[in-house]
Amino acid sequence: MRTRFAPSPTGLLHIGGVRTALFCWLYARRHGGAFVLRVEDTDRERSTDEAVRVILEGMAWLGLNPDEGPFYQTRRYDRYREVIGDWLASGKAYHCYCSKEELDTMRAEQQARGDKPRYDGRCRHGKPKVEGVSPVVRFKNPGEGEVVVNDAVHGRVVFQNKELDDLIIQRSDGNPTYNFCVVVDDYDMAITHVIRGDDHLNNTPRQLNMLRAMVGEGGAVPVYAHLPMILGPDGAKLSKRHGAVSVLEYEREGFLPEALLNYLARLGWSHGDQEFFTLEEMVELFDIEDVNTSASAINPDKLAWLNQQHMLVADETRLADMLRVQLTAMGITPALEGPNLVAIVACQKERSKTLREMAMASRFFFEAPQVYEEKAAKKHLAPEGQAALLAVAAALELLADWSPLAIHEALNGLAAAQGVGLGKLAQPVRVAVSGGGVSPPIDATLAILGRSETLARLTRAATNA
RNA sequence: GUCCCUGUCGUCUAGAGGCCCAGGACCCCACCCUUUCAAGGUGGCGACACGGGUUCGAAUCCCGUCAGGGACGCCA
Repeated sequence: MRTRFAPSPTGLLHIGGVRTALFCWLYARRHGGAFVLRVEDTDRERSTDEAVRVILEGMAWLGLNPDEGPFYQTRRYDRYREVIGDWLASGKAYHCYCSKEELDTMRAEQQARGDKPRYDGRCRHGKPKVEGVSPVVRFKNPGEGEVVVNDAVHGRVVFQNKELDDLIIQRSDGNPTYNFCVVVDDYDMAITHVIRGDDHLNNTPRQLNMLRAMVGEGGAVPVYAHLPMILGPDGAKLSKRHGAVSVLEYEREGFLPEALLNYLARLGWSHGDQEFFTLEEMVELFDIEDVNTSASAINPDKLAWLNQQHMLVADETRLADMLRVQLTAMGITPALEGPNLVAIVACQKERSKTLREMAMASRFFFEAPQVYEEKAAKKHLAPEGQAALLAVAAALELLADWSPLAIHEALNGLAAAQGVGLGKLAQPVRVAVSGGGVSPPIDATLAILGRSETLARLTRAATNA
């Protein structure tokens, strides 16, 4: 059992590609097979090193590690030439001397007639060779009969050979083309399951015809599984304008790889009513038979929700490391003797959707507020609030044990003594310490901040009118 | 234009003829909990594209219509 993920490095690896890679990977893991990574870079014009980097880095970040590869098609040209030579010699392929202009007019005429534009095979049927023109090579597609694709997700799909034409397998500059390379590679790499995007369903009959030319009658061909497309949040095809960003952008924004994977798995696949899956569960439960057939739009809110769900159960030390990265990106360098990152994670994870959000909400632990949020200050740092701050500072100064519990009891005691609710004390403190009206529970917040920093911020806010 | 694919709440989906006057999740709203914000809990809003069949019975099967997407390239 062998699957492959075969991206072309002509654009950034985005969610759609990642979902395909995930399903290939899951299927291989589930069945104890191999997952092969192959970079389809035969389009020299548009392939970039940057795109290759994103593919490799992105997959590594997600843990979608290939068992074999990456293989690069541009390094397999000798093999492609060999096959083309064989086919030319055995009459499975032929040279075509038609110029681009000639082909353009042919297509235009066909379209004007309402026909499907397709090469009419004139060079196959005795059109004389043109001197001084370097020819392309075309594959002789069967003219009759039908090609049946038994697709694992779409079921039986039938194409008529007369809808197809003799496709170019080698350009006039000698470079082989995509549909041909795919066939040679899938054959050479002994791929048993071709899992890829829906947009390739139409290519499959051509590839099947060429594959049969390779394996001969009765030879084994892979199982095909065409996944439904992923659309942007607005339902439009994924593109730069419609939600297509590099997968690495999700890392920068502070998403957990397992959350992204969980989200992507649920696009086009489901297991009853279950929404939350660990990686292990996905491997155990995933099956290509359960993949559905219709395209789906990405929903950023649901991704964010799932990310939080995964943060809630993730190892806090690991999250602390990720939080550190986010803080650093914001220009904050957490000191060893400063606020404890694990403690911050513990109280912030249930109030953050991403680690980036967590970092932004935690900035005040590292930097005293420069200004107080206007509305919050007006409400809580009025003379009455400032008096409360002084009282709290006095109580905390004497505290023997600087722990959340001790702080909690001290504040409760003070509130009881003053005959007010805890909120009357907590809110002014929150504003004094964080600069705004929102923070984790005040006891945990102060415990993390430390006594001297807490007292400094309290007195500053109390005296700063 | 031709061929192919697809069509259940706004979105992701469950549903393989009766369990469905359609279930879950995100979003939104309300309430509970509560020191803020959250998290959590409870409840609410909300869909079988349309029209014909088949059947005692259809979201599920068949046909048509409409709508969306894809392919038709010396791109992948």
